[in-house]
Amino acid sequence: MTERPYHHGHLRDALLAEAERTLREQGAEQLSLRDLARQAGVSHAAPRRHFADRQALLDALAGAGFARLADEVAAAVTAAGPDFRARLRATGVAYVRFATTDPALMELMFAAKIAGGDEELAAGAGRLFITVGELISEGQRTGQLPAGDPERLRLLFMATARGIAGIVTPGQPGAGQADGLIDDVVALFTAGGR
Amino acid sequence: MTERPYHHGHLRDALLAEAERTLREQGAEQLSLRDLARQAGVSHAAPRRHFADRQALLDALAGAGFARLADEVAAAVTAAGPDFRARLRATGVAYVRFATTDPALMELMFAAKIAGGDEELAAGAGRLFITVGELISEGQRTGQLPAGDPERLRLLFMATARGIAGIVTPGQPGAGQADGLIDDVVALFTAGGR
DNA sequence: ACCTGAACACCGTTCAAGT
DNA sequence: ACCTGAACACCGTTCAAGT
Repeated sequence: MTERPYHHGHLRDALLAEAERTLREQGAEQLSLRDLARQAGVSHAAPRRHFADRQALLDALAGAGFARLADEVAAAVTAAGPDFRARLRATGVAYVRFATTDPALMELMFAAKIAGGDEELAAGAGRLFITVGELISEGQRTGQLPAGDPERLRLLFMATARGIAGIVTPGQPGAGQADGLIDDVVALFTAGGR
Repeated sequence: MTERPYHHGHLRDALLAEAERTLREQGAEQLSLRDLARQAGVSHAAPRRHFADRQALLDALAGAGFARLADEVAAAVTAAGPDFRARLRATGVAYVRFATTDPALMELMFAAKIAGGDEELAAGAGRLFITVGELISEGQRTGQLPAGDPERLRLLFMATARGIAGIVTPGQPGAGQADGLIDDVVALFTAGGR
């Protein structure tokens, strides 16, 4: 290996990748800019060029998290096939799986100040909203979800899925039952249709 | 006013009260043991006698929060009168009101490691579980909620209410619609009954 | 344009000592 | 039993200076 060059080259990405790992393994509390800098082999002041402050790094993580969850939901919906209830269930299960794998990131995302904050964060959250929103509209179009304001129904479904995903954190009573609760939610939502 | 005595007398309570206020006004991030000690007029090491570390203080806050939410839910259910749907709605609205008044505390409570952690925390959470659990059982007894495992239905309702309460934080899209979403939840849950 | 090094004002936690 | 004061090992943030 050669000497580390003065310019890191991928510092922003390196910091984000390491931060994501620390967040997953240790939680948000343990996330320190100085520590990330140390692990990237740069001075403690270097991250400042890429993140205005600690909150900016957290917002970037949340934004990337939303984008990833949107992708995973979209993939799960596609993989679930044409049956609407299966597609709705797949969405909920994708939430739960995400929260299981990355509880601290999930918390960060849904506690983040989305409106009027970081641009990347709003964009990531927007992608998730649109992805879920399309599915909700599909259900209403085919009569498998109750009629009414689609935005409101989307909001209700996302809040519910997030609430269920919230119980998978270790130390929460009822973790492990989350997938079953998603089944119940799908039954409740689709029972009101047609 | 006399000289401050060497022994504070109510230090634990004073720290908790001040911490609750700071949590409400500034969020959990801003909560510092040294700052609380300063505001109580004691040395920075004094809180150690009452809270083993910062996390212990946060757990105590979460425990008290759960106890208070349980009280507020119980009061709201009573005030709602005999109609079951009104009682269920009152429970959800109490969640939303609590989250509106104290978003940071709500987050702290539901992110807290309930099992195997602080005793007071588990006790407070337990009170809320029991309070909501009794209402759910009532609804099943009177046929206004779907039959099935009451623990599971309680878990589902609490997760849903928590998810909806989670959107009232400023910066979340859809805050302000929370009470309406509670109405929708009540309709969904009770539609499955009898 | 990107990074360093020193400096400032904080933290949480520990522990011998005081009342 | 409860609190103090000094000490230790950290933070985030700022800024002149270096490459």
